[in-house]
Amino acid sequence: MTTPARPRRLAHPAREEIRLEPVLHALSDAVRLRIVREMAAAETGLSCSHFVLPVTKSTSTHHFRVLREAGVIRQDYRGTAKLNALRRADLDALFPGLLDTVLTAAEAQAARHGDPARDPAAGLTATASG
Amino acid sequence: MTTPARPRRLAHPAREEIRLEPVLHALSDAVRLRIVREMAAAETGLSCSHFVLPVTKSTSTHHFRVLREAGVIRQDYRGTAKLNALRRADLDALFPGLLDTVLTAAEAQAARHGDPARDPAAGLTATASG
DNA sequence: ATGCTCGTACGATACCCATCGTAGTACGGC
DNA sequence: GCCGTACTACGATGGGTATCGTACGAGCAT
Repeated sequence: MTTPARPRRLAHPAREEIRLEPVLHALSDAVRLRIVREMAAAETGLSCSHFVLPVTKSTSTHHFRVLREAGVIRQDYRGTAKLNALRRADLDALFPGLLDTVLTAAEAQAARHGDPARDPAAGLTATASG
Repeated sequence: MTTPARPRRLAHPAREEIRLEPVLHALSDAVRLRIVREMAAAETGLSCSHFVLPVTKSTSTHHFRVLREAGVIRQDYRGTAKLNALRRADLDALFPGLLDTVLTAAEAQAARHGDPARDPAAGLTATASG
């Protein structure tokens, strides 16, 4: 009983508590934008380990937490894994069109500059290799 | 001739050099978002001193520089003053709809939470008082 | 229970950034 | 030339943050 049985439930801001500035800040990081882009493409809950990011696991946890605390994603435990999903309904209700324009802008920029993360299906996901 | 006659011209990123992440980062600060909102409402060049911000002049200079270096605004000297204007055409060309959705989201949030900067025409501008 | 995998927590570090005060430069008016 | 206004540059500072390594907790399979 070193830990008093944590609720194993993560804290999320309610819809009304989501603020624009933290959302924009969360999206202003390249790694997090990459995560969000792939999550939008998947449209289903993805485990953290699904993403192959150029950072360690510790840093990944940090980025996911920033996204969650800003209200961009929702994280739920599913057994040993953790499912991540975009909070599309909440974001669209609060800031109509914002998520879509940012995603479109990100893909347009990736196409222009030939980012490695241009195609979310290649090189970014683990593609069930493990 | 302590200084070798500076060009008195400020460095701006070219349209193709504008990146999404710095733009989002520039917009993720409350003070800068406030500046951008008023600039969008004015649609004409505004001097720095036009804005009444809750920070000192030094900090204002910093914020304007962040906006300029991100490619969000254009700054040109006009005599002793400096005119600031949104780079609407460039932003719309690169990231269609992004600026508008962010501005709309900012105003929606201001209306919801009753921000003091809700009405850009009241309390935010100097209204030619000086 | 043992071990494996997934993810977290904590500490450390280095960097960025928002803020300020002070001093200084550029331009325009007297 | 001199002064005032507008803005900048520089230095300092405190807080945030992106990063890592290591150690640990939770769940699943055997």
